[in-house]
Amino acid sequence: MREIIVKTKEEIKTFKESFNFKCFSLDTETTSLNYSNQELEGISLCDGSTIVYIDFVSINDYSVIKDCFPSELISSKFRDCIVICHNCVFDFKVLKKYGLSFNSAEWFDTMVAHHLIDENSKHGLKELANKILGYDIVSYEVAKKSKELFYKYALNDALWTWELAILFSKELKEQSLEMLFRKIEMPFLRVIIEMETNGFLVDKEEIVITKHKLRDLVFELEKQMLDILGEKYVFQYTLTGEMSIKSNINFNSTEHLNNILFKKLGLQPIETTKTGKNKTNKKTLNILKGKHEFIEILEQYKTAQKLLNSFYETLENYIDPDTKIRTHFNDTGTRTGRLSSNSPNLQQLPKKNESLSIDVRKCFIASPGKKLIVADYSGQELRVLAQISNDTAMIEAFKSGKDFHQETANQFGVSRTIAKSINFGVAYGKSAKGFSNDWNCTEEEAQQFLDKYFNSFSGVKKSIDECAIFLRRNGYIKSLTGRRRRFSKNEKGYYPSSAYRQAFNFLIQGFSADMIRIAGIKLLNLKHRNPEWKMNIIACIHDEYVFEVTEKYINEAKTSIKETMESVVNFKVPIISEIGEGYNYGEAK
DNA sequence: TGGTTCAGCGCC
DNA sequence: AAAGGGCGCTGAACCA
Repeated sequence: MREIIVKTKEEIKTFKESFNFKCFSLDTETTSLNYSNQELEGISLCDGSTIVYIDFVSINDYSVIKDCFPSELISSKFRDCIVICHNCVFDFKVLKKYGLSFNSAEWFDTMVAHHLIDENSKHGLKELANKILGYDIVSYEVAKKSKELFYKYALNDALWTWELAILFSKELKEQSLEMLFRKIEMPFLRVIIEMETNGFLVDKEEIVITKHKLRDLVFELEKQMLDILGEKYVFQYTLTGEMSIKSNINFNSTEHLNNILFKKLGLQPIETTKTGKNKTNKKTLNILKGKHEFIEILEQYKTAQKLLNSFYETLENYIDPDTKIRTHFNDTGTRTGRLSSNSPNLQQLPKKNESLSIDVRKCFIASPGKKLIVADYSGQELRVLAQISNDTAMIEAFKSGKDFHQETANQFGVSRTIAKSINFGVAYGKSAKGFSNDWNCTEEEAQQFLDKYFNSFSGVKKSIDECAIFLRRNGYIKSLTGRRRRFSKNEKGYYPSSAYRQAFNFLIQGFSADMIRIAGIKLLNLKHRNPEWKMNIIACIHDEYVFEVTEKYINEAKTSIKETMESVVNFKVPIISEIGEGYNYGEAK
């Protein structure tokens, strides 16, 4: 393999003459992993016979980036070219900052490919190069110590990506994953880039005000608890001038809570953890409530502390200079094919807390002149369950357009809440024992109810059984889009019961995840067809998208978004998208 | 000091 | 024997 290091503008011309841009791998080196302040250091490329590293630190002129590629490739005329990256989202986000995109090319992401091929292991380039290609790995920190080492490191990234692509391309075909990869996964990466570069505007002032309100509340509740327990404490001032309490008790410690609840207050333990200690969780406190005035204050304290520590104290650290939060959406983060989100995790923002009247979602707002639109699939997973099990009764229930949980409730003569819990429970593989705990009845009674349920929804029962048979025969299960989930036998040679639950749930969750991907691809097209809307896709929360659109076009956009989302699949059950609007996320939901 | 595990809890 | 799927983040406790 020929190796070329490009350090001058002239050398760019030279390498281009002999490089094959029809199909090549690409990797970028940057100064930082953080989108807002990262700068490009270099680009490595590999076409199978040559590896090139273009050192922009040496060239010291970013205006020549476009000269590194044939103009047809970046001007969207060159339609039969393949660009391979390990984590396209990262590299293309960086290049986008320098005005470079490969929108006309076909993308091949080796990280995403590996996730489809082996969802149970890690997908880092270094891990794969070592495990699959057998290369020795040098860490980034070590490579950074000398220029020569760093060049080698950068060249290797492009080489390994190239070699992995050759292997994975074959593997995707063999496992019938190619359509899913090319028609859903690769186009969807553009949606992730759209969301991650747009970011979500936040109301800094709202965050700060509520943060102080919560700090005061936590302080007050802590004082009350110490008073009730008769514990000594003193006041302290932090460096920022906030008052705090110093005592021998830490109410965040499960050990301390164990001592207080079950020794000092003499309350009866409810459950134990797997390491044998008494649980001090929400469920326990709920059962103990009423036995002692301390419990209710502790519950409030836990709620306030959680909001404070997990959200209000940390959200500020993620705010970019333009007052936007840019979450990472991880396409390869789950075994089921769902997206995950981190830094911060937008998929776990608390709903409004009525008793404290605190709404984290209120801090996430629309850009000036725009309004947020939130669109979610109504009962997505249950509709998918009805479809994949082809259950006549369930399909009819959805077709009627009535409230599905209420219909179930009427049919079995139970409350809506109970009906809802069984509908979801079944999709998760919950057992009679599990239901009996929830409903406060015997296991036999729960079993009788389950039998009745499966008698009515016999298609569901049948598909659960078929799923188990398929798993036992093949060691994996595959969804309607061809996505697979593989399972391992335990040391005794059979699949644990959890595998059967996970397998069946995967059929629902995995398909739903691809359904939201297809919707995203179509929604991005909708955006491009209507530039005057200035529509941005901002976030994806499992069965929901968040957008911002110029106010004037809100109604038009809402109608189109709803239509787009409802037409992604052709199912026997209707697919319904519910749309809301507002100036902040709490209001729009 | 920095890493891991555990318990707990937020969301879909 | 356990007994509902999927995540990420927090602080405490523990360990080297």
